[in-house]
Amino acid sequence: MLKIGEFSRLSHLTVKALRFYEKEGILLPASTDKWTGYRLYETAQLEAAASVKAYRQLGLSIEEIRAIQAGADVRQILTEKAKALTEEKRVIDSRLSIIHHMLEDREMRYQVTEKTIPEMIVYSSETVLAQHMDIMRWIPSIGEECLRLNPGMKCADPPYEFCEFLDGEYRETDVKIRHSEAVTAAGKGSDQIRFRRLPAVKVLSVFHKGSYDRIGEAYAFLMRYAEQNGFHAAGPARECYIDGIWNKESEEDWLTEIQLPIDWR
Amino acid sequence: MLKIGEFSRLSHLTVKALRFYEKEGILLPASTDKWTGYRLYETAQLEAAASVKAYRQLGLSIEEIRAIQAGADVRQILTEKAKALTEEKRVIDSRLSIIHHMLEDREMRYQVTEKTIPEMIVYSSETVLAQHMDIMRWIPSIGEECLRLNPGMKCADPPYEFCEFLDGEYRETDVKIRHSEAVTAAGKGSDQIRFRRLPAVKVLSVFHKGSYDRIGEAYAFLMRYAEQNGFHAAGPARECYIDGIWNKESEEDWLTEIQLPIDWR
DNA sequence: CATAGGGCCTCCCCATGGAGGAGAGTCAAG
DNA sequence: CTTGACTCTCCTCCATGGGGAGGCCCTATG
Repeated sequence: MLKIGEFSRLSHLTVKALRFYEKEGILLPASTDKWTGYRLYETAQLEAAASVKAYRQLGLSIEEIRAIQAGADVRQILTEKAKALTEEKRVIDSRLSIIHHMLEDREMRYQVTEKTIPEMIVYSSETVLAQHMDIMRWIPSIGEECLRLNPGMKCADPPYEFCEFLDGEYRETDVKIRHSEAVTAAGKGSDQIRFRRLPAVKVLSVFHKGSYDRIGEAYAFLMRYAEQNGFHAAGPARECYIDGIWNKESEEDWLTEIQLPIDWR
Repeated sequence: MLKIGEFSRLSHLTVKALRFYEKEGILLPASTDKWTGYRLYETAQLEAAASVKAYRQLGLSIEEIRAIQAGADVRQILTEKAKALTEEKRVIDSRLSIIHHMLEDREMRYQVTEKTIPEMIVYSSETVLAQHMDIMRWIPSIGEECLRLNPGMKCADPPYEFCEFLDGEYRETDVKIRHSEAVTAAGKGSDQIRFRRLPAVKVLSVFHKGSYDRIGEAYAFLMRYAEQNGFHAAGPARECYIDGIWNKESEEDWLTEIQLPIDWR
């Protein structure tokens, strides 16, 4: 009979771990001295200890080891574990890719995050603007028209409103543009305005701070980021207006989010 | 000014997370209502929130994000993180390899664990035995001789004693064998017996239960395991005797550990 | 025989990054 | 005024032990 310290040295498990494994019921001492409370192990238990240790080294949880000892299908548990490990690895690869991308970027002005935009109902309208700068005059006019068509219409909370640029390429003039705004329920459309259900989508997002004249850099960054890290665009980017001329005096305080829909998986 | 729920929906961070980030000092609300205690955020803080979110998605700890905000070198932290992730990936690959190896094995009789055997002093002696079975007569005789040469010599605690089979191949007769036993201090050697310092070594270990006639299977398993999972043997395997004829009546209770030294890294 | 030191016992706190919930105050709409 | 939706703080929980306090047990040594 071995005291816990001796068994610890033979099994290469710490005393703390041995006591913990007893509490969890996956490695019980052969006996316990009723007077002193000392745990007593036998050399034959080294095999069981090695088994527990082997499973722990594979990353199995105490719960899983307990299940195996209770007669669960080892193969199935190992197969599931392999699947989980493969998924973990995929996450790590993705993070490594992103970190390397960030390290290559000199200024690190932009930070990309991944979000899920839930399903929603929007009204949309398209037009061609002579100049990019005309957006901020055009948007309010659509809102007014929509409200005239649908009195009592309510915008979603939180508000969500964005523009997509439908030209394949970037252009300064004659910009084809679509504006959408989320609402609580569908309403009546018109020549100009169409209601539709926008499905949930996963997006990559960056925030652009400052006036719009350098927003092209944010787009360029986001596109390069997606390409280099294995994301695949699932539609045109959305430009969401958060702070702007309507609530901030200084152009420096303007804040715009660019969301690039990516494949749901 | 936005209440926490509104900011939560805009930033895609949970209310719980926002409160937690305030407590940790990495994302403070713009102000707090002194009367009600309500946290109040501004839209401009969405950028900071996105930054925190981006770093969390990369797996940076709160501590690391705090360091970055305090002006630490982002590049250095990201580089370290990349190193840590690469290491994690290496571990996962190793585990996956082992799991696949286990799934291929039909019976799963053996479990391999990895241990580190510390540096120690042993006395060793070599011989050629006519039959494998003679081991258990030979070993005690060396022990006696060594004790005669070095009265007062003490074996290490925990005891550690093993045989290595020095023939390149497996053989039944004329077995070249080396026996070693750990002691507390070097002593006087002889023609037969030599003291030496055994360096620390990492080993793969399996336990074999039962009589010695099927121990070859354990060796075969261990060797195949090492080969298939990318370990490289760093010396002959060690056969450690734990339970045997000297303390267990029944052959079924005999317990032997086989340790295969592997490259330290 | 007395004491010292090492081993062992139980019990409690700690880490990560929030999630979940209790109990109570706040706010806006009907 | 009531109701329901938010918000506040404070507590516990997850997994796997590590670290340490306070106290008992055993053995060796002076």
